[in-house]
Amino acid sequence: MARPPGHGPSYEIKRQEIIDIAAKLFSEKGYAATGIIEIGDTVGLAKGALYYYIKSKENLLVEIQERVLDPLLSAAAKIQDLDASPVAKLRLLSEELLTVIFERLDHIWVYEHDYRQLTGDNLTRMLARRHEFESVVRSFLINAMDDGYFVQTNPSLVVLQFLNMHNHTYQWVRPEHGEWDAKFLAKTYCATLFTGFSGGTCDLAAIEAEAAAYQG
Amino acid sequence: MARPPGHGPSYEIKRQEIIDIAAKLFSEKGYAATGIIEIGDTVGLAKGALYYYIKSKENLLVEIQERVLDPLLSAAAKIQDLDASPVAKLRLLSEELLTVIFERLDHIWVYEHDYRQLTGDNLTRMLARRHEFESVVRSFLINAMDDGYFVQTNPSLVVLQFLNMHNHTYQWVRPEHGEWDAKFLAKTYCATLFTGFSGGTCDLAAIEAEAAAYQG
DNA sequence: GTCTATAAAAAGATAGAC
DNA sequence: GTCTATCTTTTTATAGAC
Repeated sequence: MARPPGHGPSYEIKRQEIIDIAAKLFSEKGYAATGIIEIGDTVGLAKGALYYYIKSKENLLVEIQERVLDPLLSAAAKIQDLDASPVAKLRLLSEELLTVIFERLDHIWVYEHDYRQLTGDNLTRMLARRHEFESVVRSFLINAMDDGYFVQTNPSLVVLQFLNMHNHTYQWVRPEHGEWDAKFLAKTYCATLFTGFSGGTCDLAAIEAEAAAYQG
Repeated sequence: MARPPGHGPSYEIKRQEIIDIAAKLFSEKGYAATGIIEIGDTVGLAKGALYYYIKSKENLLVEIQERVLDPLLSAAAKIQDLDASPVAKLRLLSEELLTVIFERLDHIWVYEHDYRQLTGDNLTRMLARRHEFESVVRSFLINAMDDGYFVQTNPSLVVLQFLNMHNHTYQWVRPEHGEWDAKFLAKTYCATLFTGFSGGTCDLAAIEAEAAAYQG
């Protein structure tokens, strides 16, 4: 995170480039199956030089996780503070989540597959941040039920359906095809989920209009 | 699969037990991060004895994948042959899929995470079988649209929502808690999805009744 | 059938030359 | 900053004794 003292700005630039490449390789072969030498080869550095920039292999994994969680949690906090209906907030969060998935697809593969390979404090901290995000989703969904938008049911069950729908997208989406983007998928997912959660009584057009008003 | 000639029936029993244990360990630590020695230790065999039962580490992975795909594809084929409405077929397939997830949760972790570590023919064959299953889902959903149960849209988009909802369940479900079972989750998922896909016009009770009639 | 011993390769990480 | 050389451990897999 904070770079060692005595390094110029090019140090941090190269460090970020190394994390980029690690994320790409980890996403393709898995964290455990990717060697440090392979990362070095792809960056264009021998092992010794690579360790000048990184602390350890696990630390690369930590930074990749944070590149996912940072934008996710900051988006969640911003939406939480809006004076919008809970369904509009869910619609905005859906799009933010899918935006991260589209923009950092390789990071998401690592985020979804390899977080359990973290150890000690790294694992504890990362799990806490994951739960933090899920809590925001949960609060929006509970508010939507309490305000009469959705039928009252077990909140956990609704949270998990919402997350299932979004969090499995990384397995098949192809951002480079340009066929679908985050906004379109958010609209589609929310149409299905909100209609289902409300028993068909949801005014989708109104929700889209309200969400759009907050996107400027 | 076919056991080497000259072995008694206890050979195959122990072989299956080794695959059980491998699936458990792979699901907890990941395929690449689990060593052959660790598997031997858990089984209670030294490395040499272990290789008397297995061909290679990758072969263990192949067998685990097949333990998931075999019941999935045979269930899909059976449902396909029923003289039922496409929505009832989807409801039945949903329950079968969730049944496999509940009964072989450790296998599913490996199935979802580590299939890309297969090489050569193993990878090709396994990908083909995965696509086979998805084709069945696709055909049911297209039939449901053509028969007027669901609103007409891009089939791929409907398939992927259906699969997202189901295939991410392994991440959070806890069969040992007994709180939810496959039938309950299938009912819940299908209620959300079918209401969403139909725009709220679906008769859920009728679908449940029709599906139940086929379950004896 | 199960073991120990051994290969032969590759892993993560460090030291020190340049 | 980057390299090579080295350390230490671990990996999958085999050979051969018992």
